[in-house]
Amino acid sequence: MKVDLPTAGFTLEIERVLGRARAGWLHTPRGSIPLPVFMPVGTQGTVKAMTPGELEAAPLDARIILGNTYHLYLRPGLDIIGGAGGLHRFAAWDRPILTDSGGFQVFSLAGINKIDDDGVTFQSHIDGSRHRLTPEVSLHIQGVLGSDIAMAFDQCPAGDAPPPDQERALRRTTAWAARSAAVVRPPGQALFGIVQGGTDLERRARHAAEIVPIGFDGHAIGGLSVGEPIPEMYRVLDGFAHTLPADRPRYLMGVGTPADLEHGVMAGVDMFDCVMPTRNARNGNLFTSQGRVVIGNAKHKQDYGPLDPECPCTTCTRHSRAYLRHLYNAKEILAARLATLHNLTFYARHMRQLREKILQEGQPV
RNA sequence: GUGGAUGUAGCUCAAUCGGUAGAGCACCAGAUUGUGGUUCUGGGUGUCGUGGGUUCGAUCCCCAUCAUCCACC
Repeated sequence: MKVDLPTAGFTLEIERVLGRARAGWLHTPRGSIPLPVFMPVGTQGTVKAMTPGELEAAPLDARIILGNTYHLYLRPGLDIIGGAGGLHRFAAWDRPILTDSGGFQVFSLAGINKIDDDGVTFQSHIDGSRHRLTPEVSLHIQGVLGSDIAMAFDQCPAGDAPPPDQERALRRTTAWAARSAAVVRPPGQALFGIVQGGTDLERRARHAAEIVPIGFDGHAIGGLSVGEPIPEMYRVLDGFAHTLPADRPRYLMGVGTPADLEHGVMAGVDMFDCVMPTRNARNGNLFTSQGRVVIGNAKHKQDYGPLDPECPCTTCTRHSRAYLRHLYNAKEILAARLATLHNLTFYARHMRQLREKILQEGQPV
């Protein structure tokens, strides 16, 4: 199956399916992205600790990274990035970029914020200055950033919010989605809509029925992994992900652990992003074929073997656990770099393996 | 050599008017899900310098001793 998406230059190609799992490509003007894919998070115009060259190099070979509207708008600001000619040029990254709308950060990071039907007024977590974000402003910012995939401005309610608040967030997110879609975008920028609804499948279905007709290039599942029990998240994925249109990419926002990704893929999700591999790397928590490794643990003090004997990344082929532990305990910058390179490579390989499994065992579409 | 002070956790220091001791950091272990290089959660790891004495009981009181620091000769 190969279908052109509404935005010119974007094509979704699904080669094979295994149950609900899909393997294929998302073709964009800046390059093709194998699906399913994990997208490293580069909130502030950088995947922390990595150079663009390191992200591109095999075996990591990141095909798309994230940037964040909220952070980049507050710092360094649109004049700086716009003056550079957009985020790709500013950050020296030529491959695709997906930008989050800033909605999540406003609710999770910003200070006092007043939400009304038009948008959100919030205070910067950096200097306390007041700003206002609306669907139009968010899309304008994402337009100046020049991302390849922009996200609709949404409201992500707290997982434990009472039903009336959930419903109001759904209504706002629907209205904001339509307003986001109405903003004229730069050529070559796709737009994804976001479905909310918490862990209530009925609410999810109802909201999807409002979001899908707007005509987005892809659909995101928002509002998961925000504190709900993992089984709850899996229940929603199993009952909802596959109901999103098959001819559009499906993106699960902010998830997750390697096991979560596998579950998501099997439920029909194509794209993921999460801070976990990069943040955990900086905190000495590494993912390996033998499970998690807390590199600072005393038991690695004299372990001169590789972090993960099955991993082809430089960290594993060239360095020992003992050395990595030393770097981590000494708070050396290289510790964050080597750990991040490894965790991202682990995630990339994890997704590649899932993709291979679907391609080999699945049915053609 | 004389006088004085201080010796308590790996470090810096508390406390106990006599009932076997805590804090910060460090250390050990776990967490981190649309990123504030964070943060959070749990763990005390101790011959209270050493040896005696008094006492039902001493880290605390007494004696000796060792170490370190300060002042004086």
